[in-house]
Amino acid sequence: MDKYQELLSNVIDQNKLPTLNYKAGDVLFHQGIVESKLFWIKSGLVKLVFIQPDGKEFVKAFLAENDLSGSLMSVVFHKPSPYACICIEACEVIAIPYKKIRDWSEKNPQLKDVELQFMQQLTARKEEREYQFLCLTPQQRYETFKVQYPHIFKRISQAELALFLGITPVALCRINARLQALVE
Amino acid sequence: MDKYQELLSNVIDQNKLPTLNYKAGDVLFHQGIVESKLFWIKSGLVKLVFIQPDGKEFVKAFLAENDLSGSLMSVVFHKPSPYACICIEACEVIAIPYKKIRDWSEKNPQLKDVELQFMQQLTARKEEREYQFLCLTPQQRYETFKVQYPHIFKRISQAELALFLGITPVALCRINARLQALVE
DNA sequence: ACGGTGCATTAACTTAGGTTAATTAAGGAT
DNA sequence: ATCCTTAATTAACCTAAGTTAATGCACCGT
Repeated sequence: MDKYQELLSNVIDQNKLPTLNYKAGDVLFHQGIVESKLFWIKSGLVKLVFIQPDGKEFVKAFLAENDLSGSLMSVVFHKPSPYACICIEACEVIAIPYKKIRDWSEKNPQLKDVELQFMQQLTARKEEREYQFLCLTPQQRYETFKVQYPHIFKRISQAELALFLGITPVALCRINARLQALVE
Repeated sequence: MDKYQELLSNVIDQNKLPTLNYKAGDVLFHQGIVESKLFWIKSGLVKLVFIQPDGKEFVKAFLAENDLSGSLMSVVFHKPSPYACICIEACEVIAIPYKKIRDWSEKNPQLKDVELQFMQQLTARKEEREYQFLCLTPQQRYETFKVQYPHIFKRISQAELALFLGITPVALCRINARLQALVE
């Protein structure tokens, strides 16, 4: 359990926050709504999705056990979240108002470093994704994902993965076929 | 002048940091090297670039007056920077060791909030870029850039912009031709 | 005026992803 | 066992980007 998880545990204990249960398909928070709570995933798997006016869906991220879900835009800047958070599997989740974390952080100034550190890690992950979109082909992104996140790879549909990689499910299927052809 | 710029000004005064002069083509920091200084651009324009082993170049960002350049990976995690910083125009720059900022922040705990805030803004910009790569076509990204950053658009070559958008200069030229055809 | 140099443009051809729709495969429910 | 649903695959066709190379254009220096 790292420093940030410790901080969250304290906030949860202090405020007696309950564990919530969701089932696959449930929505943790909606797109277009200001949601200033953070969601600590205790178990299960969720996706963050952009849904376009024309119905097209894009997957921003997959989050699983011990990940922290939420919308930076909402939580920090009080703007509507540009994406929704939807359960792929049944989930146990603890909802934490961001204000509680800020309050706790005021009373324990040394924890501001932990908050900063958390934000830095988040930024590092975004840097990686930015790099992949800019410099790698969809096929390379696919192969990288498979080796980097095998535990998530096993739990999502090919279609969901395609929408995360920025291509259509049909295109991902063709990539698979190409890779298969190389083996033979 | 916002809070973060104030913080930086204090660090600069305290340490009597000089203004450095670079000309177009000069390198502020190299790819593959640990560079734990931040570079405050007083005037001019720089680009952050990934250069691949095969010689292909990709532009991660353009930074201009009052922007802060540097590599998160290097500055925070002491890893080699995955990208270089190269001047597009002659620049006046102040180099600030990140350690100085941390020290200053220790002595002025209220400034940790400013640091956190800065990181949040940085993350917000990355979110926007992630969204654009995931959900927009190259043409849409081009049109968005033109209206969102006209002051930078005017100062870069079409080739550099193409490598920022994730396409080749030839492709961007064709997009222009398509847009032009629509007008007529 | 002349000959670079660097960009932007255009063309021809290749490759890969988008779109739509039909087909197959695999589970789940009754 | 049968039906229903969903996901994955395949095909056909269209569109756009990658690649390479030739051409055009404008600015610069001498």
